[in-house]
Amino acid sequence: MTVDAIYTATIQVLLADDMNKLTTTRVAERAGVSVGTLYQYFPNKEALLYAILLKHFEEMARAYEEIAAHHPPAPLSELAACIADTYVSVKMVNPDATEAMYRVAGAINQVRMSSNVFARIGMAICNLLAQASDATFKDPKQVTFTVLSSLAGLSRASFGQLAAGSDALARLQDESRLVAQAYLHAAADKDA
Amino acid sequence: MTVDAIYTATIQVLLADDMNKLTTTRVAERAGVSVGTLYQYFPNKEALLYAILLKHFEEMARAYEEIAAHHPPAPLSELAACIADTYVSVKMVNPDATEAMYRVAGAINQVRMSSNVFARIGMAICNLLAQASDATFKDPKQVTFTVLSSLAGLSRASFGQLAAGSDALARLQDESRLVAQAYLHAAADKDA
DNA sequence: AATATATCTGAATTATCCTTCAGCTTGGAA
DNA sequence: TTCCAAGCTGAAGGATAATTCAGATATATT
Repeated sequence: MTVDAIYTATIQVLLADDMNKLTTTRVAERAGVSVGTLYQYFPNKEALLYAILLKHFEEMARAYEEIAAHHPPAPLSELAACIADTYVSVKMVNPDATEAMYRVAGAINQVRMSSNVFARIGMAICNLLAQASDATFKDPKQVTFTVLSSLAGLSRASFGQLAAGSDALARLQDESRLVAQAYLHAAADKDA
Repeated sequence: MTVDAIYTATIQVLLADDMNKLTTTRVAERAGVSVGTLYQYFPNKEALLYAILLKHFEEMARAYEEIAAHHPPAPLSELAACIADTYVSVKMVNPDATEAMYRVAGAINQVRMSSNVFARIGMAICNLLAQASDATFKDPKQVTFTVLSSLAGLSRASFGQLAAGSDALARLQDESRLVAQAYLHAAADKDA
């Protein structure tokens, strides 16, 4: 419960200013607790940031795994739309959190992100692609990497436009589908 | 000349550690000058980071403007490849610089990036798209936004894999072309 | 050589920040 | 009521960083 308060406080502080203004004291007081409390749940500031990033990626992984586990065989177009929609909808659940993620992302060394979330996401999407009833892929991992990266870029840019009075977010879902479908069709070996 | 040394020093420091370790003193000593000198060229640390980002984006803008100015009418496939290649090649000129950019990007408030580089890049690509001999676009600005964002995402992810022994960078150009061509064809109103 | 101009130096100042820990509060168990 | 455990507090310690400025150095001009 306290931990949750700290999570949301971190996001708010991150949105109010940039990374440089994110101090443990500020987060704590925004969460309505004292610094000491924060340090009872996180050994240091870096750990807090890692935890938040991880939480976010894990939601993404859960979403894809859930869908991959249940999705019946379908035409590639449908799968592509599904991949795009899942990505967008996870990001949309909490736009503030999403934008906050983008602010931390570069500040900490993701290489040291020793966790298998990325692998889980990749695997789930690979599994989804295997359900295509009208196509196969020579190198599914590469294809997965490219779709995901493109969707990520599109999403990041769209959220970045939030402050400016742009309607980029409104078009995000349509454009994501278009990108996913177009690329996947181009990358597939079609049968039928 | 001193300024150049500071630029490259900043990139090196950024690569060695993350944003949190980027201090003006460290940059200065890496550049072989004193902190005081650094402050003669940049009013503060933030200005230094802005300047570096701007420089990078300006190279991108120059590249696209140059191409857009000279490119004759051509089939959409060729233009798409051209758009992708330009993006990738600018990033490849100096991979270190590129990776460094990705580390600063989130840390500073890009909204306050009061400059027209982004507009210049968008306009150049719009002009390129207008050269398509076999297609037109209903909303060229939206299309430009999406291609650019997707390419950015793909590029960012590929450079991120640099540390891991992945060959993502080797495939970056091919995948970028594929994404650009597939999406642009899907988004276009074809004539002929 | 003497003067002027431009550039560089780096210790000192000032301002935060991260982190710790001795003690406080609270709610329930004995 | 008394004691205990779990969680909370926030001032203080220790460290580091951004920025300044009085003076050194170097280059060019007269």
